[in-house]
Amino acid sequence: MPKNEYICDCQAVNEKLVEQVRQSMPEDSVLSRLAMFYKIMGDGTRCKILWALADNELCVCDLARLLSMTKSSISHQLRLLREQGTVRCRKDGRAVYYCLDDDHVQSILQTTLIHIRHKQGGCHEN
Amino acid sequence: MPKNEYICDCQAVNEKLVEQVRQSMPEDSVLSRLAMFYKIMGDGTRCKILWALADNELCVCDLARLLSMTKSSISHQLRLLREQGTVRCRKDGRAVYYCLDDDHVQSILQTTLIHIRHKQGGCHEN
DNA sequence: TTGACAGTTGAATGACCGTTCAATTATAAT
DNA sequence: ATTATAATTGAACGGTCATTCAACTGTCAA
Repeated sequence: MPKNEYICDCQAVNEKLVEQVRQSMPEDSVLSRLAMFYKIMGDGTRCKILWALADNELCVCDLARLLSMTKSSISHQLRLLREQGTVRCRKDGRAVYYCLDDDHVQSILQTTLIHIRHKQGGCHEN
Repeated sequence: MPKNEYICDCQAVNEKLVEQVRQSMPEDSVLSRLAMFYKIMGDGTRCKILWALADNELCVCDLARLLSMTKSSISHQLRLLREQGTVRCRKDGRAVYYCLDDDHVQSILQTTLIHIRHKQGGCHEN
């Protein structure tokens, strides 16, 4: 009566190692926030918005023009980015200007860009 | 007859600035790869897999046990990670051991973790 | 105060995606 | 050879999510 059956469909498990790895991982709440952060970044439109704001503060109209999209669509995406604290906004008359909330975001974007460019030239055996 | 109408539903556009920002952005192909990379990272299961592999090489059974999921589900996710070059695998008998493909990934995970932890303590006015 | 427009919002639609399930391949042991 | 099982795969199901559309708010100008 393998107790493994109660948890997953596997027998070939290195129990000790699994336990060690479990200890080394960030707690669940942190992991969900991490996944959520990446999920928000993981959309073409939002990525473009972030890279645009990395260069300059822009209003919704500017972004709509830049990406050839409607204000509504841009606004919906900005709301997600805002709720997660990735971008910040400032009102000026009728316009609302957006910018990146802090330097971490820019740093993450840069690091990932380097990774992407590195992979591009690399070899993919699998 | 505003030519703006042909592109988006905006009039209040800083044309010069938009053009400048457009020049500063990475090319479209790079941006899609970036978004795709984040999208792959942006799932709870895959995030956990990556953090586990950041500590140790593990086989599919180990991962299934660690996350209390089926081998099938884990395998599907590993395929995505493999196709993107985020993880690498090595066969040993019946088992297949997975590890992170390079140090960039670990560095990106760490940087993002710091960002998350920083945000947690910070203030969220919006 | 009326019209124009920047921006937001909620509902609806259609596409995408994670998990499950069943079937299959490959390897090891008897 | 036969059995057991690690791992992969494809189809299907159900939920999630980006965009669209229409309605609305707030601000500026005449």
